[in-house]
Amino acid sequence: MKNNVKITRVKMGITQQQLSQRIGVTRQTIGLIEKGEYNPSLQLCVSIAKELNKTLDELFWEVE
Amino acid sequence: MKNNVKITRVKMGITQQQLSQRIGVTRQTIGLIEKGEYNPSLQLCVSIAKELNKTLDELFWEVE
DNA sequence: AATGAATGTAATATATAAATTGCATATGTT
DNA sequence: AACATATGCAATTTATATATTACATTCATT
Repeated sequence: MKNNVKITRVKMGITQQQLSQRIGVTRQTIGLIEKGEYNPSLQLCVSIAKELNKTLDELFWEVE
Repeated sequence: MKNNVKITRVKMGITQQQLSQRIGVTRQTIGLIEKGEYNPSLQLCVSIAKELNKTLDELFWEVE
């Protein structure tokens, strides 16, 4: 599940730690999602998108 | 997790059974997702969207 | 060189998505 | 009325997302 989470988060200037805390998951979960070897739940995807000011499509739709 | 799956599927004229078979999940899983009391995985959301010729945002982003 | 912050990663435990089976109901068709 | 199709729903099982804990590595800073 490749996605644009990492590039978006870095551009925003926040750490995995900060993003995970704002969303309410662990840093490891964010790390695994960014790595792309993960199949997160829809709710989590929505939480990430809102925190990064993006939509689902921008982060997760037909990436690469 | 309210969404537009049911209305889109019905408009398309296919049954839960047909959609589930094309995607490779059970009819019950589709039923629960349509009901909105479910938190499906990203992969499954993508599969549904492609089968219904929609994007993630159209089916799952800020519905209602 | 030493320290701390950010990240990668791995093992195990827990929560929950999804499968499986089964039955009920509603609706249409013969 | 009998039958078939589509859907709702509930109980149990299985697979996997996520938490927890822990340690290693990289890089910037002092």
